[in-house]
Amino acid sequence: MDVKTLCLGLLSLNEACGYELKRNFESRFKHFFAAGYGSIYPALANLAAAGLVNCREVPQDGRPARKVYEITEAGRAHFQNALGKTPPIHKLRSDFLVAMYFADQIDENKLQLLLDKQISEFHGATVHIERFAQPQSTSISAGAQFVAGFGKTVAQAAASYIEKNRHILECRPAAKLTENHDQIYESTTNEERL
Amino acid sequence: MDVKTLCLGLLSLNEACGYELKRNFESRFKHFFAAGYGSIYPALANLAAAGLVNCREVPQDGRPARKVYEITEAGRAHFQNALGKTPPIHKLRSDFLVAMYFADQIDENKLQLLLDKQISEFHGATVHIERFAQPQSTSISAGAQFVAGFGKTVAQAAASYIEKNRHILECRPAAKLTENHDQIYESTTNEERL
DNA sequence: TTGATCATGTAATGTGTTACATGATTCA
DNA sequence: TGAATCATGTAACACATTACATGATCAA
Repeated sequence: MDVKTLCLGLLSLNEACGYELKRNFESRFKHFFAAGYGSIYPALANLAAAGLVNCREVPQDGRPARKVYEITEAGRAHFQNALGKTPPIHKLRSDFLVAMYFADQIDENKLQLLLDKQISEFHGATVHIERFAQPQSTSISAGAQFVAGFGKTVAQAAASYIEKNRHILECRPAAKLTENHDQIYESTTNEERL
Repeated sequence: MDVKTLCLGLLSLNEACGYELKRNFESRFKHFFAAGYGSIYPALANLAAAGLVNCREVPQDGRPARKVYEITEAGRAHFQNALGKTPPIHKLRSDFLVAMYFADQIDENKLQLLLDKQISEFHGATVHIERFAQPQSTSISAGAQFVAGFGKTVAQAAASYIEKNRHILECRPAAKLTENHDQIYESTTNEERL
């Protein structure tokens, strides 16, 4: 699934201009699909060229004209087809977990900062999701509700896990950092001890 | 954090050849950092050219010689520096959640298949992590333990969430699919109803 | 007067994915 | 006989990130 397809999906719900789509990515998809102008605008041009959306310009004063994109029937069919075909990849890439894996090579203060920061980011994500998916606000779709709940649940589980288990990393056995090479070498020659 | 840096990190724990690194990515990092040969081999060549690792060839019969890479002191310093600097980005990209967001445009049987598949993938991930991070096996590092626990916790939370909330998506209000265009258009002209 | 919001986009760069290419050995 | 494992890599392609470029309005 690429940005192009997701733009088409958003346009299947409502016509919009690039700027609005960007805001939707930031509010509704922030926790599981990122996209910037650099991929959204080319995607829209591409969709228009393929006849999957129509574009109509709405002049404004003081600003560039809005280019409002509306999905075509071909676009709608294309999107539903793409939804059915795509293998549902769910992929995490986490520099945070990489850093934690190598926690014993990180300075102790730095490590605590990283942990604190990550916890507050998960809390922030929870708050963000709550703000954009309040059930009482303008009748939210079932899909949006499900996805928001998923994001909240996972973020809370993650934050809670870190809070409860950070001690594993923090009480370390006489940490050896860059200064003392000999001991590091000796302690890592062991096979299969990754 | 790129594949190059992570390779360097693995080599900071043990010397290894590209093939072994790939296996490590698949076993230990599978749930939060993917990499294939197409990025690992070039990364190793790059690291060697930069003097961050040394390479020694070990001939074998019947197979190409193993190229065993060993980290240098410069490499070790470089890695610890990278660990300290990198902002700890934790990023999810999920086609599965995209599909769920648009669940009402998916055929009902297909939807259930997707949900079932995703649940079993989370279960599979849990099993996978357990296999590679048994505390009783060869003294696992604190970092590895923490990361494995994180992966397990999150995967279980995710699977459990889907099981408990799939009904939100499945009991749908008289689903309209591609066949009936008029009604779809009428029901989505509403502003802000993403 | 500073920064945020609205609104468009391009260009260079970086990075990863996928498919291809080779080939012996071992296990079922 | 066929598939998996070990072991190396390259090349084409797709894709996204980042920085750049422009510029008016409005609220603090």
